[in-house]
Amino acid sequence: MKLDILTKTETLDLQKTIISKIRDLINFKNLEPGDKLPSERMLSEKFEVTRSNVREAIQKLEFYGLLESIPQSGTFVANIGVTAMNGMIEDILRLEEPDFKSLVETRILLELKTARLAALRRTDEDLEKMKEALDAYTEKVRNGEDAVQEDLLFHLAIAKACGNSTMNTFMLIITPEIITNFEKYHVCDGDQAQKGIQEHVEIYEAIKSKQPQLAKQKMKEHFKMLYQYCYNI
Amino acid sequence: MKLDILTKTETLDLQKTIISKIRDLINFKNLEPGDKLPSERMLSEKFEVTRSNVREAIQKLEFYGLLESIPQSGTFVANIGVTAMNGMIEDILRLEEPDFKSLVETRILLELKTARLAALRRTDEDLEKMKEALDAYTEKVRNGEDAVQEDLLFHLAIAKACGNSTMNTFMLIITPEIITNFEKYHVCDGDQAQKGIQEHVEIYEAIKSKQPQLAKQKMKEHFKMLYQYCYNI
DNA sequence: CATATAAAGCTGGTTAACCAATTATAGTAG
DNA sequence: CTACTATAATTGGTTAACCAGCTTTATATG
Repeated sequence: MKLDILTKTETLDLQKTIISKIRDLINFKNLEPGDKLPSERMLSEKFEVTRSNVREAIQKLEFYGLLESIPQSGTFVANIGVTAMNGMIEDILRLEEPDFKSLVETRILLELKTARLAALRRTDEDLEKMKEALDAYTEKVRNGEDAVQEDLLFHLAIAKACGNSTMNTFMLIITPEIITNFEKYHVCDGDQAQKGIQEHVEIYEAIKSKQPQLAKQKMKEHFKMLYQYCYNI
Repeated sequence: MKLDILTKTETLDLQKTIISKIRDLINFKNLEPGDKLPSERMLSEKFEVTRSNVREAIQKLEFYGLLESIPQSGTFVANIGVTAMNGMIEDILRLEEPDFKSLVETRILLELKTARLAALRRTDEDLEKMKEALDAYTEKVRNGEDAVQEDLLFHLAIAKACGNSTMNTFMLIITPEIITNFEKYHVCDGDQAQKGIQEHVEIYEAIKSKQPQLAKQKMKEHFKMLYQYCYNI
């Protein structure tokens, strides 16, 4: 995916315009699954934009499974009907930049699940990685240093141990944005860190002893402050 | 973002090689947050690959918040320490293609939550969109036609109504892959469709009457078959 | 007229040249 | 020696030319 999401608003608006024009073209010409779109060159001329712009828009629609480009041949409508095509494009166009509340809400949802699954499926190797991350975190905090990185790495170690590659990917996606917002809103002040150690240890122990419900419960407690903070913005 | 995920394995392997070389370079040169990386041209020469390849790798690391490119200036290490840098790059390199089981497991997790949240937060406009999707689905099924698209659009309408842009995005990301796998494994045969209507109606009614627990419960029942199917592959 | 064949033109993908803005360097005046 | 300016080199980003392969068309041949 190129969740190629990180372009400037200008570029992004242009891309949305192109995507909607492609949608209109598909509707107007009654293109069905398997039909070929006009070439990138023709589209760029018709829409009066550069071929690069057209390519980016097509690649985004390809990412969401709506189009398929075949080298030296053309770009084709994917095996998905006009109804779903219109519905999904509308959704894609309306996708907002994630707000902090959405990010945290989703993170909590994911982490309660990954903690539970990790307690069920963790390997000894997973456990070792978690222990390393936990020790690194503990040491930093005890030295009074900033430990946001180590905190995050412990949670990512859990995500890796949960044995679900999709959830692992999603955790990786939201992590940098979470960090950015944490720094912006000054979440996690120094006092919290000491309490954080104990909570991390409890989560670790629950996963180590393979107690899924306990792991979930401890993770829930760990997020208690964050949860409240997030809902009071 | 580019969860630019849809490249061939060859290209992807090359990208992973480049990413690991960038990591090695950061470690070897002890680059810290804010430090500048060598220029794209130098890296492409050093790694003996094209500049395009280097750019793609950098863009991926930028997507995960590890690097930051500034036009006419250079590419910089993000405000994230060497520990987190190494940990996250390792995770990124080991990211697997999602298996069907992971996809379904994640979808169920997301949809139980979005149904509950939609019951809490839906607007009248959201409800209207859901009704339209539901009616379209019902009609297709009653005519004995394939209704996979309409099914999917109903679920996406719920995701949109849940008021969480991150979950909405994640649903859009996994949907095309879910469809592909459904077609591959021939999930959802004709008989299921009739039962599906009733289940969809019950979910809709629960969200309409703003009963979050009921909505979640009905969604759970709706996924019962899929859940079992997925765990018996 | 049918069919095989070759050639011309498109296709998405890739590469190399170009651009504007920034940064480093050299020079000069004070 | 310092401070400021002008110039040259370097940067990521963009554009246009190029490429290999597929599709269609024209042509020749039976």
